[in-house]
Amino acid sequence: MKNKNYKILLVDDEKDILEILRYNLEKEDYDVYTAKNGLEAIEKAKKVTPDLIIMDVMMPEMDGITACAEIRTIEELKNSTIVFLTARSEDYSQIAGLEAGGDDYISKPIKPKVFLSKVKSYQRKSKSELQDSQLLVHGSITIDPERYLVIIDGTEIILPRKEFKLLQLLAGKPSKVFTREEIFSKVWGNDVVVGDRTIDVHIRKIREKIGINVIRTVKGVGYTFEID
Amino acid sequence: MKNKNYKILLVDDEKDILEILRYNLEKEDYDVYTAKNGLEAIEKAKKVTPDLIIMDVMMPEMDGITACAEIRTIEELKNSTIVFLTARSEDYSQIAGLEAGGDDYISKPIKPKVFLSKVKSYQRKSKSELQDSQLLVHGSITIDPERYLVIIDGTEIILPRKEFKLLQLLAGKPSKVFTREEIFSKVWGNDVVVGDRTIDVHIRKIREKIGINVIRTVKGVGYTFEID
DNA sequence: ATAATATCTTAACCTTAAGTTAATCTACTA
DNA sequence: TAGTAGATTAACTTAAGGTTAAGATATTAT
Repeated sequence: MKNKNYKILLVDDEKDILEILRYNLEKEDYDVYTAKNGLEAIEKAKKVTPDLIIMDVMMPEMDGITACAEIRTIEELKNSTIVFLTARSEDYSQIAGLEAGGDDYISKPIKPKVFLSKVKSYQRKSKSELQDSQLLVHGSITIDPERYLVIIDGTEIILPRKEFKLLQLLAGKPSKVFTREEIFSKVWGNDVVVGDRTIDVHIRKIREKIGINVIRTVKGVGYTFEID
Repeated sequence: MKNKNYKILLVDDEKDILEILRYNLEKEDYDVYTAKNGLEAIEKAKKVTPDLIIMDVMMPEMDGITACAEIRTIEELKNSTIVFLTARSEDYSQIAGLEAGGDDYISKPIKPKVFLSKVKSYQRKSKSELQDSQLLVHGSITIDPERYLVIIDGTEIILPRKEFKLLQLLAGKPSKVFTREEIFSKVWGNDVVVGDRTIDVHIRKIREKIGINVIRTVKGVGYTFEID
């Protein structure tokens, strides 16, 4: 159950490899899909929007690198992790793979334990998006991402994740007006669909908690961080 | 198996050297990545966050020293060890390299045995940095790594290994919020696959044993050590 | 070795904070 | 002054951790 809903697309022309990887992944309850060349991979990727694509470099029809570059142009797949399978020291492929937008590569021969631990680490990595850990100080308000705290005149305020990220986003560029669009994509991510009112509610909670008036509403446009 | 997941990035424009080093390292089960100039090295380093970067000084496109300086500005790579390969008594390079943020240099020609023992020592060093034997005192709680003891108001408490390391990690930087990612990699190491609940259980055991409330949960983010 | 013990991990279930939505209200804007 | 966008509130849903106990693994002692 634990890894259900983490979708993995395996792409390789060798049926044996596909099967052994599938076996190992399904044992860990991952959602596994397969394709046997680059073209099929693109097709399937569009359908299932996998979180992780593990793809051989050398394949008939369309090689992994071309497929990877293609996949990277698809909006819904921007956040997918793409990993290449390469024969040991297939040096050039590795480089080309990373250049085409791959995130890592795994060298054959594949050892199940190592393979699974890598998959696990990709899974965790994608969750913990790169967050800016820059300390922001504006007048009497300090935002400390490392400690996940907002400090106002020495008083430490704890904000929940979304509220914190939202405030951090706005405070990252004071006076810039962030549209709802921008806020959604930066705080919620492109793949999540939530109603418009959700942002308002979060803004309200932030205002309530930090007391001072630092978020200004720009009607019809969005919100902006301003220290009076 | 032993050295799996200690990631080493080799950077050299000579394919032969790359191959011989790779061969030796892979024999010892290290995770080896390669690049053939500074630009490529930066690219790859960003993707795979190697623990150790071994880089030639003289390379086309971008030399090792420039690349090193560049890498040192990247947050995720602050903890990577960077080592230069230099032609014997290429005196100036050595100095420049260390100034640019390199940690050591290895002179060519390379002898496999010497090379491997150096790598091994870098590996130990980076580990021991995290396994600080520094006595930590915060309010009424004292953490004594030397004796593997936690002392609270004079009462000595013995914690098992994982619990101790976890507490030590958090207490090493009070108030900093450690993500699950960080905790896994620092306490369990990247080569182990354990479920998310494992951390919770260890946190619970610690809280239970030390009684006082020093670990705060930051939902959706991680845990932090705080003395009220 | 083998048994005894301690530690670690997992699975299942529980709890609660965080996030979302919907309904209603208010204030701007045209 | 009607229409629209946002504010507010409370109810609802969900995801993230907490808890417990049982089952694996390691470790230590015999």
